[in-house]
Parts: sequence; C-alpha cells; structure tokens
Amino acid sequence: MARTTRWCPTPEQLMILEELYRGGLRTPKAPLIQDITAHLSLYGKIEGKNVFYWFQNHKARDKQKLRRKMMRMQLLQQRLSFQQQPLSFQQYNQQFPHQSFLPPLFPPTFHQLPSHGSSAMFHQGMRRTTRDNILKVNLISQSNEVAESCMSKSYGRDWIDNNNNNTNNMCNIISPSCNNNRVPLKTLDLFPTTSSSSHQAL
Amino acid sequence: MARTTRWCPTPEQLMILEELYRGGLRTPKAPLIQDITAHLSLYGKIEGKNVFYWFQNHKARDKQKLRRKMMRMQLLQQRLSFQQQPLSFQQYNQQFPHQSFLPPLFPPTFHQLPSHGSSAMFHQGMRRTTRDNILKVNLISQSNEVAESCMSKSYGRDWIDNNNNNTNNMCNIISPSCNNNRVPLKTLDLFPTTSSSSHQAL
DNA sequence: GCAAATTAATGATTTATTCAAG
DNA sequence: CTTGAATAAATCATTAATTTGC
Repeated sequence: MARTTRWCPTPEQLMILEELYRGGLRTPKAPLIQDITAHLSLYGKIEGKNVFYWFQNHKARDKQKLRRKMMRMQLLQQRLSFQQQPLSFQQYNQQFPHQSFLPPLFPPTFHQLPSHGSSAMFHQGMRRTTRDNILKVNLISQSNEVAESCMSKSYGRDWIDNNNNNTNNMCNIISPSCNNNRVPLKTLDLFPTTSSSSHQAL
Repeated sequence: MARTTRWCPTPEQLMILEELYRGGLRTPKAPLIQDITAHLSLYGKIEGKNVFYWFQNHKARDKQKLRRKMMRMQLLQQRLSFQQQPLSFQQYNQQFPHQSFLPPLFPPTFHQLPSHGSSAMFHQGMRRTTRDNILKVNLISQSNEVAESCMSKSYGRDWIDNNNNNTNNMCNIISPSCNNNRVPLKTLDLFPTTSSSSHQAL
C-alpha cells in the first residue's frame, strides 16, 4: 500500500501559489516558505517542502516553456531567412578552410545535442578562471571604438586574417554568472514596502 | 527587400555561440573567430564579423543584465522584508484588495478561520485542469487515506532534518502543520536570518 | 459508457554549476 | 585550490488526462 503519496495541491492552494508566482515570487527563502505553507494548510494538507518544490519546478518549467517558444520562433526565422537567401556554405568553407583546433563536433542537428552534458566538448582547452582573471578581463574589455574601427575598414579583414601574434588562441575566460535567464520577470508590487529597517532575505 | 540584410543566427549557431560563451569565451582572437565562423557556416550564412560582434554584444549585455538583476533583487529584498514583521499577513492582504475572488489570502494567523471542518479532505479529491487552471466541478469525496499518510510519512529525506542548524533553506523547510485546519503557525527559530547582507538571491 | 493502456503533467530527488570565502 | 552555500538543470516517479478497444 502506497505509504508514499505525493502532495496533490488543492485548487485554492494552486491559485494562491500561482498568484504569488505571477507577482514575481520565484525562490522564496525558508521563512517565507513557512508562512506560505502555514496559510496554504488552511486549504489542504501541505508541507513546506511542497511549497519549495512547487516554486522550483514552476520556475524551471516556465523557463523551459519560454525556451521552446524561442526555439520555435528561431526555427521559423531560420526558414524564412533561408528562403530569402540561398545558402552559401561552400563559399564560406572555401574561404575559411578548416584549420580547426575545435573538436570536429557540432552535431548535424541541434535536436540531437545533449542538453546539458554537451558543454564539455566545447570547453576543451579552456580554463576556468579565478577572480583575478575576472578583474583583468573586465579591465581589458574591448571598447566599441575598436569594434567600429574594425568594422569601418572592410569589416575587419585585418583582425580576421591578421596576426595571431598578440596571443595564441587562448580564450579569455571569465565565469560570471552568465546564467542569463531569458525570463523577463515582471516584478509586480507584490509586497508592501515596509518601513522596516531590516533588509531581509526572502 | 533590403539588400543589406543583417545576420540572423540560426538556432544551431546561436546554441553553439551560447555554449562557447557559457564555457567562458568572451573575446576570441582572430584565429579563433575564424575557426568558429568556419564551423558555424555549416548551419547557415555567417561571417567573421558576425561572430566578433556577437561576442562583443553578448558580453556587454550580459553585464548589463547582471546589473539590472542586482537592482531588482535589492528592490525585492526591501519589499519582502515585511516577513519579519509579526503581523505581516494583514499587510499582505491590504496589498491585495483585488484578489477578492480568493478567500483571504493570508488571513490573520491566530484567528480561527471558519473551520470548515473537513474542507481539507474535501478538497483533496478535486481535480484541476492543466492549462488554464479552471476548476472542475466534480468534487470527489476522498477517503482519509491521504490524511493518514500525511502525518505518518516520514520526511524521508535527511535533508529535512530537524536537528541541523545550517542555513540551507531546503533543510529548514518544515511543514508547520499537516492536515490541520487550525494552524498554530509557530515560527520556529530554525530559520536564522541569513547573515549575508551582501547578496541575496531572490 | 468503461476501464485498460498510453501519454502528458508535475511532484520529488538527484546532480551539476556558480559564486566566493578561507 | 578547496570547500560550502545556494540554486539551476536534469532526472526519476507518480498522478491526471487522454486514447482506445470493447
């Protein structure tokens, strides 16, 4: 007999959770979870972990849904652009013959790309960074002027063909939270701006 | 039709570029740009300058996004600090007069809500639609099987450990009450106010 | 209509990544 | 470089929704 029944949110609970989510709440901290749980328990059996998991999952799947939407749109765009402009792959391949040190990967279709583990193959030869490197890279980040100057003269054939004398192909590596969630969080005025002096985490 | 059509990255190209970026690549030098361009041209029309500009823009906008995120987090932090206040729920309800379709969202905790005696169990059997969250009307009264399993079920995971006192919010999620319409809501002090005032994730 | 079979949705866990303090 | 905290991503597992043959 199933001793392990998973939480089944009541409609009221679900409504409230979604309302909170719509209001901008994404990853509530323990105290807030506790509060929410206490109040949701008025409408049915619930535990703190249920609330925690709900927000985890809802956020993740929301993002996932958005990503898929983007993909579909991009695919459409791709098809349109291909219709407009016939392919010129050969031209580019001739122009830039492979001297690749990149692994000859780039699977044929992106559908077959492993969603998560694939990154390793792109990262060969790349090092992770320390904070020092972050600062360094920030300091030497290229200005737009340079870009424009490159652009102005034959779109920078110079920096394409020219020297690799400056450095080798060592990539500048920084690892900020390039975790660019593409989710445009619309943060409504969910909670009253309290006059409390304590700026407290969720 | 514009004779000067700008580069429109295909999904594959975009994915690979983002993969490289995620791997730490920020300002590729010319030879590397050449290699990348050669590979990306397998998936669509592309030039070296496109790769160059993509990294330029992506880096800049990523940094910008991070800044905005920080600001939003700070704002939300302030707004959400209400939870330290004991009577914050009333504030919360005041903040949402528009949610009249719901029962009092966070009713005053220490008042007994109309103890709709078995309402919790009553709602357990309700089913909901997936997409639009419309309530179905068929109310299926449910046995108390779920109720029994609630209290008896061990939390199962060691990460819900009443003894531990770390600040991991997952570990500190403890359901205040299970299957009890009257919620005492004793906020345990297991939830240390996070010490870090520097950065707070949302 | 109705269950068995199948599929989709989603709750719950596990694993990996990021950030930064020591 | 190592480690801990936080959390995002991926995965497992169960429930609901839907399909299907009768």
